[in-house]
Amino acid sequence: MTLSRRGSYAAAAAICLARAYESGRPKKLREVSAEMAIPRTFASQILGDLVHAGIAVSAFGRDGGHRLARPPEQVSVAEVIEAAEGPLASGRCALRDGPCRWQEVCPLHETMTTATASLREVLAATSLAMLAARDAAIAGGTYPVPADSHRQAADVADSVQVELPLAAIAARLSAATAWLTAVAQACDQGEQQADGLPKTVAVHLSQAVEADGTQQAPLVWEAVGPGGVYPRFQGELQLSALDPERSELRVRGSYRPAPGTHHRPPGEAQRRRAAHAVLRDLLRRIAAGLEHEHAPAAR
Amino acid sequence: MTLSRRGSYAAAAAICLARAYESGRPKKLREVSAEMAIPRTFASQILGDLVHAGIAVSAFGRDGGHRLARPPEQVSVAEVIEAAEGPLASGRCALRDGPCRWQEVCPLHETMTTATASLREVLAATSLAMLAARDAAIAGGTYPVPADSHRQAADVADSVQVELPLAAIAARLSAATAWLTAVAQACDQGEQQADGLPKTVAVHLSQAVEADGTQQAPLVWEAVGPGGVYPRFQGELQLSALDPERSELRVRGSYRPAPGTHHRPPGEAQRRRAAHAVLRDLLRRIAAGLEHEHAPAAR
DNA sequence: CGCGCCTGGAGAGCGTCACGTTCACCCTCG
DNA sequence: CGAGGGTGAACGTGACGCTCTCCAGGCGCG
Ligand code: FES
Ligand code: FES
Repeated sequence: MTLSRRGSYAAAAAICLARAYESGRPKKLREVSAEMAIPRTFASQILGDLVHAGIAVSAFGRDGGHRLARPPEQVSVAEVIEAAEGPLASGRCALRDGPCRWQEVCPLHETMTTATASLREVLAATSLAMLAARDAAIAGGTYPVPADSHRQAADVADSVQVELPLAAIAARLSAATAWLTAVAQACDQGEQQADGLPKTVAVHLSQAVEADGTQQAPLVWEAVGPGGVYPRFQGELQLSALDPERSELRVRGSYRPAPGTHHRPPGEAQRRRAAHAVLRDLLRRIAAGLEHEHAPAAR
Repeated sequence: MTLSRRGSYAAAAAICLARAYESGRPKKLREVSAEMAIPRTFASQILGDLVHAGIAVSAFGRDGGHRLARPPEQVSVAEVIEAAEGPLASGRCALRDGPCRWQEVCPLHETMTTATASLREVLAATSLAMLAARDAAIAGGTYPVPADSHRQAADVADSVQVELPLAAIAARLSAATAWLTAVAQACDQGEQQADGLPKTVAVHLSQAVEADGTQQAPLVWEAVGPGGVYPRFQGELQLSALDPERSELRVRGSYRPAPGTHHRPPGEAQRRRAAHAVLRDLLRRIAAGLEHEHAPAAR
């Protein structure tokens, strides 16, 4: 699920309109374009989409411009994105050609419908007002994550050895987002005995680049919960060969423990120890998973 | 979230391999291509993606072919789709250019991360084994939906008048998936006092086509729950002008009540009555929503 | 032991279409 | 009537879907 340029511009423009809604005056096209870094002529198109969808209204003339048709609390992100990118639930079958007909559904239908519905449920639960509030919080430096990330974050590094040739690991990791997510989620649950907040774990492992024998890829591992974004780890994962049959997996970066486990902010040393423990756990799980998975293939 | 051709082929090929996994023998490229209607040379690329991702293994020679690397129970749909289409969680910022950096997150980040994570959670919860089972059930005619749809479905039609010009309604409906979903969900909750099963509601409203003054669009409204797919309504929504200021909204199609509300399958007359009641509810909610929303804009 | 057949693998190449962008036109009010 | 401002159509580009061609690994047969 990656937003096209059109969709991201629409979101930006909508935020811009939401900010100006209180004033009651329409926002001019060029203002939106300038504030949000959208090409002028393209911005007109984007705002046109919003108008067509009934999200915004436009006016000609000297005091013309665009304005939200409803208060920002009543406009969901899903609406905005759909206005620009077309319906999220396309109604087209994912497996065959043509529309979904329930007389002859494909095996993917149930999963796909649930997946898209669950996607748009999240998007529909966020209003433009929340977005604008977050935007203001970020600008003012009071958004939860960046404020805490300096205070509580701890730089850590750790490594683990894997009894597999480098090529096998690299191949596995290059398309292992699904599996990494599961591993990270397991770590997450192991760590937070104290807080039972429901969280959604997401892992981004970018494409690896090779530098003198060492594969290196940026890794972001984060959890999102009701209280906001809790970034957990950002850094890089390095992979190098020890000998033809063994490799070393090294992780280095910044880790921030989950809030809620300690009532008082722990001391520096304690944080480092906690961060190290979780990171070690993550690495060991990855190594175990790799070796376990390749065992049957190597028989 | 619409699957590209590459992704749908990958899913089809994976199902095909899953079917053949029990036999223990590799499936030849041409067999996969023929059974799943994938162009031969392109199928090679698709299967290559699966091999690279560690989902399948390939063998040369007389008894060569492709085979799943793991039992189908351990392969998730998310893996398959990501193998073909690249990571679902791109790690790129939805609002600006470049990757997501937590030092300076955009206001959309939290929502987007949750949305993509929630999407892939659903996709990761479905295994190839389930897909293959569903495929077999569909082929054998024992898949829940098609089997029941003939027995319990009731053809119904209803209409409602809206105090708005046709153009206004058409414009609103053309990009109203988000809002329609909410309306349908409200109907759903109103109906099922008896069963508290968690369901995900999805509404597909396709593009309207005009035929002598009447806009007409296929409409599918369905709910997905733990027991499988429960299609609820499939038919079409018609929109015609009564006079310049009033329009008629007409729905006609086939409706199937939610299972669980009645312990015994109700009689034909009773089903028709129930279907009619729900449909009327849906139409009235739509009309109310339309008039309410356009009231402030028309002041 | 080596040749030939049967299998998949890799890359270049090409047509198509949607997306991003730009331009010229039209509307409203002072 | 002209300056400000929004609207729609036209255009170029790049990514995707697909095909073609040549290459490489395994197995059996002579
Ligand atoms: S029938 Fe295939 S996705 Fe709906
Ligand atoms: S920072 Fe914008 S989506 Fe992550």
